[in-house]
Amino acid sequence: MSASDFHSRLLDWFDRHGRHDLPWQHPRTPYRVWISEIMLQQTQVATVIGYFNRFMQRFPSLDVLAAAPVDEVLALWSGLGYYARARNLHAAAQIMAQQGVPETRAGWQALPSVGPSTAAAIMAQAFDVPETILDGNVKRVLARHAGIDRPIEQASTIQALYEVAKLHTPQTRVADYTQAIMDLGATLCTRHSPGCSACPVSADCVAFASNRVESLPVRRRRQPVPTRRAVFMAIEDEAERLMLIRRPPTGIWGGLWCLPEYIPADDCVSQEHTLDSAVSGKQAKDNSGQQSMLSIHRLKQRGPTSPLTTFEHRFTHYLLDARIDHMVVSRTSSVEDNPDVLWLPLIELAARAPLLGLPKPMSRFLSDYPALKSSQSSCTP
DNA sequence: CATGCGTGGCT
DNA sequence: TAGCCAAGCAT
Repeated sequence: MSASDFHSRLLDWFDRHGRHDLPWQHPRTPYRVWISEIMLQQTQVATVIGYFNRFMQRFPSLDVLAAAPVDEVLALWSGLGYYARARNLHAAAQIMAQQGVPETRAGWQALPSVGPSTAAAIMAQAFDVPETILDGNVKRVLARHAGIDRPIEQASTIQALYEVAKLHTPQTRVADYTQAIMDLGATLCTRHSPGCSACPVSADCVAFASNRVESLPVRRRRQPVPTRRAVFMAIEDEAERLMLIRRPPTGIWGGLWCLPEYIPADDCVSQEHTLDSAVSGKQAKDNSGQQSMLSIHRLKQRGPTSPLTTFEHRFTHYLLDARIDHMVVSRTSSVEDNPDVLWLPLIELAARAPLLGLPKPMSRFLSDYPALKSSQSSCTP
């Protein structure tokens, strides 16, 4: 059994057992492959499918996407995470609408949020040219098959895996081969309980022969995640409108609508007590969101607030332990007519929330808010 | 080279 | 359940 028929066995398996009904495969155009690859970064297929179909319904072509407001893109991305992808996707659409769609790997990689892996995947999938991908699936498959047991995060390990991946990449049927090796990783060569008995390349798999399938690939241990605490304010005016602010374009939940975060104005604010490390320990920047927070501080000093609810939210890199306080105010000029401030009438909440770019905890809160408010008022003497 | 960046599903 | 993981990229 030679290394050269790795791709033949894989393609035979793909024809019979691979996934041939993913929405971005029909039709497999550069635009659709590009959108799918961006959505699939660090995100599983099952999660992406619904987002992809809704996205295509609203933005069926590059020109439609390029002409749309970025807020609509963020609204359709809500809940998918890594929101810089959505803003970069929109920016890249506008670049391509002007300059045309790239037809080389380097051309794709010049676009924002398109890195080496995504550029190679687009070239292979959409253009069927020999480019070698090395995503999480391929790393796992090849680390096992080649018996590579150094930590998979190391640059030297990734280089070794890339060399192996390049040797296996065929000159024909590259699109199918690329889908095949990802399908093998996603459906058979899984992290837990892999289906080696059905695997087309188990015969020369080093990990299988040495009984190390479950222990490969090797990863470095992660540091335990820290906890951060934050206080958000549910601020309502006398006309029953709820205040939302647009977060700054960088940092956590960048560009999304969010309840204003209460940040104590004194200078002993630790990072542990803010949502976004980019804000902590610094003076409020000259940005509307921060300006509103300063106003909120004054409002909070004046007006009575009451705790409304708490929530926990687990990110990859920290645990957010948050409280939401409630406050009713008279509208002040300092928060009027600001494009990054939105006063959302509660009567329109259900209709308009789906049209806003909202992070998951805020989306959940807006759904719960009417019930939370009524239960709070019924408990207040 | 390390860190920041979301969320859901798995064991 | 508390971590671990999933079609990475930007800085």
